[in-house]
Amino acid sequence: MSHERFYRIHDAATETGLTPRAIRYYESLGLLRPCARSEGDHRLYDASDLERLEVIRGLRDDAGFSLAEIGQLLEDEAARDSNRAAYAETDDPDRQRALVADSLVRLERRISIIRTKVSRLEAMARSAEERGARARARLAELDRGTPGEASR
Amino acid sequence: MSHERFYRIHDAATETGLTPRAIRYYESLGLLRPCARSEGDHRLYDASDLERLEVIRGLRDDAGFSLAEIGQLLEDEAARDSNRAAYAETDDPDRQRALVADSLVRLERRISIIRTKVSRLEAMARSAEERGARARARLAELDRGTPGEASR
DNA sequence: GGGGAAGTTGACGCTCACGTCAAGTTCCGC
DNA sequence: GCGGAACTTGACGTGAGCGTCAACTTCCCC
Repeated sequence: MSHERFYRIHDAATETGLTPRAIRYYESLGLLRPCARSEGDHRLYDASDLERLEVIRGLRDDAGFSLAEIGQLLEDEAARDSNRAAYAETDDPDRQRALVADSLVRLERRISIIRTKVSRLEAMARSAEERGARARARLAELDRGTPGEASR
Repeated sequence: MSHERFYRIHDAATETGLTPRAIRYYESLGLLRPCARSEGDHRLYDASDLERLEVIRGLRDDAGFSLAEIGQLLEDEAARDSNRAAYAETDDPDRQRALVADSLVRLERRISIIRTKVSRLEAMARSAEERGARARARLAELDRGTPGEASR
């Protein structure tokens, strides 16, 4: 654990499929902590920073969220973490209930957004796959020499 | 069938959740046909135009495709349609095979892109749902008065 | 310890996806 | 047939998400 591998910005960028410029930009938007800095103020990233960068990239590329929305999502995560911490430090059941309920609301908002996207994408994928299956069947027919002129 | 309902651009916009400006912009990019025009050159849209606009909106919002990518997807659809037409008008099996194979390639490219997004979004959704389930369980415990301090 | 590669903070530039104004034309209800 | 709302094209403006250049500093290998 003592040998915490550090990455400079260029390495962190190639490692995550981003660019140094993008990483600095994300930092300027508050998506990343100022992480660590070298003696001469060079940015240094560790494994968990890289994970965070990959999460950001996934949310951007796969889910298509804007950086502002990603900021919200990451804030929600942080809020839930702090809720967990606060939960552990109180014995008041009402306070605990409120904390858990807050986390739950944040999660469910997130889930419904993602589920909407998933179901619509699923529909697109399935319709494309159906047509693909038909095309493959047609090809097989042609390979067997079956005319198949019957349909339409 | 004779009473083809027509929409002016503002109605088409509100109907599809877009704006008149966006629709004109999409037209300028070639995502829509010049549809129909009134006597005095006002744009007129029918039901199928609205469908197409909704498809564009879905690809933009749900799949997060750029308008250029959407143009590619729609072009692919058009190409597959024209392949089907050409397929019906030739008897040369080699030509038919080539046409179907081209359609299949376009479809599979599309499918793999969508499937990638779906699987990553699925992972995000599932992880959020797991945490949501834990939060709900915690709430239930609190409601029953069970301390639950055992974990961690 | 010297030099070239890589990093730093600005600042400006650029593309995408529209928003917004301007000046003129058309539609349509009374 | 007239007046106001809606439409037309054209031009410029805008915010997001970076790319890129400039001027300077730091890292690191030989």
